[in-house]
Amino acid sequence: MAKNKKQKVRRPSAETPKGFRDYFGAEVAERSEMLSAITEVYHRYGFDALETSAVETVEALGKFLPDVDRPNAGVFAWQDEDEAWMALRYDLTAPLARVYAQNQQFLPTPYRRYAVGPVWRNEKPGPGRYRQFYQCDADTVGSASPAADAEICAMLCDALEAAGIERGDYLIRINNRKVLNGVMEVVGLLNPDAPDEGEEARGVVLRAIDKLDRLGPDGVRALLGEGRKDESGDYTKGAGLNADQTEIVMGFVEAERETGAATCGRLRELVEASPAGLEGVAELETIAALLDAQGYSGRAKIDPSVVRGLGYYTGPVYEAELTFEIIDEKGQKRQFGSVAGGGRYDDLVMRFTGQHVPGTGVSIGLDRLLAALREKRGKAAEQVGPVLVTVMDKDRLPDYQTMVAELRSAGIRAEMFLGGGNMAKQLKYADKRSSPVAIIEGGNEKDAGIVQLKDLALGARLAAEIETNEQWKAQPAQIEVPRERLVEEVRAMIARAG
RNA sequence: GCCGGCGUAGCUCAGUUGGUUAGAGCGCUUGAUUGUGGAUCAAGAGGCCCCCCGUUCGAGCCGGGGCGCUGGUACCA
Repeated sequence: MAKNKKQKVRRPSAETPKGFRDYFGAEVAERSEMLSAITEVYHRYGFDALETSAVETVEALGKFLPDVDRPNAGVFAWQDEDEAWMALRYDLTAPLARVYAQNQQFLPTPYRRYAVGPVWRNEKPGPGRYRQFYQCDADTVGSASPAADAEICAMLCDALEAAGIERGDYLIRINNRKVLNGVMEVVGLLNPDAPDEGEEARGVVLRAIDKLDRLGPDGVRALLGEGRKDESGDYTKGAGLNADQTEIVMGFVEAERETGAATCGRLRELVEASPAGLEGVAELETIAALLDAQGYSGRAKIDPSVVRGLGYYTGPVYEAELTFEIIDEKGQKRQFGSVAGGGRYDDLVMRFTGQHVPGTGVSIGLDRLLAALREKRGKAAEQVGPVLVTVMDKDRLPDYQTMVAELRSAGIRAEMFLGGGNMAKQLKYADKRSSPVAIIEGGNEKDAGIVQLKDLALGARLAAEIETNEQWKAQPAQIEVPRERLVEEVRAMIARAG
């Protein structure tokens, strides 16, 4: 009786793990092209490549210990055999800090390096947000000069243009955390003599400012004061500022003027009471002057609403935003938003060495940038597949493979059919692969010293105009050529199709 | 975390007031065509109807709970 009751095996479901994705041919090529365009710019600016391991010790990554602070928050981590905690890197900056601290004696100071690769974050994925994504970073470690920040901004402009974003389609917005801190002082949220007090409230204020473009001034006001309830019914607690304080912060956020100089002038008024704030304004002026001198003034501007999360930034911060509109899946116009960001962090290496080492750098989110470009220029041109040499006589594989070899050494992408099946099946395969040409050499052709070249691209075009099977069979998209002229004729046919 | 929507074939989805053996399109396999891609036609393979409990003579459908996916929001080094 066990016979007729088929034993059901639970089959594994073939799916990409949640938050991850697979990249197929064209996407892989597209990304690696973009990567090399960007790194070429980084290299030209004098930055050295650095490739570090994907795995770091949790200790080196710092702060985000699993099970301790927040279980399962952020990093993919596991315990090694010796019980040491390991984790996949969540960005490229923390590994840089580790490498710099570790190799300080061998590395030049300032050390300029770029790094590219995937990073992993163990958090809830959203639309367009994955748990593995590619970053492309450049940092200067060991220089406190605003010139280092200005250089990064200029380089970011060049990198975006090399990646295919046209001038005018992006904008670098620059701010300075010192100015923000100056405002905090003025509002009374920061006491320079006790910098640790009120950190939480300042965090709430920073996050509120960061949401200006999405929520608008009124939403930010609500978050600075009592709090805000959004459409989904979720309530976000505010910073609890009073009306006067709120207006001071909003005055800062909206301090942007026609020119950089005017904006700096306005900021100077706002943070007059704070020496740190004034220092920040002076840095912004220096950066603006340096960018101007290099001819970047139209592509970068000072914008007091830039915050860059909270995190470790201590000085200038910058963000690259795309300014063109795209039509999303719902048919609505929207801005694409930020594709890169960075800033100055002065304390990253201190964790390792106890020394104060300033650094500044930028990170480009490659996946977002790729998505933006795809939206902008529409669907990528269809990829052309390899020339297919069909197999007519199973015992003449060497003949077919010789043709393939000839084509390949002439630089033409080609392959012999390796599956099983008749001619119809082989041509279907060629069709699916977008092969431009199929080559047929049966016994008759062999004896006559010729081969058939089938122009698949032309045939596909003709198919659109054809009604009946007879017409289809009669279509002229196939020619006979002498065997010894194979390479030339295939090349010519591909050229006609393109 | 919080709020909402949805779970039926590989994919996109139908499925009547609860009623026999659960359907379609696409995709896949085979054939009409033993040497020619499209279109057409025919046949075939492929289902824990998310899971558990309950109601019922009877549940894909009704009730409760769970899980998963998804949209928004929060967090994001």
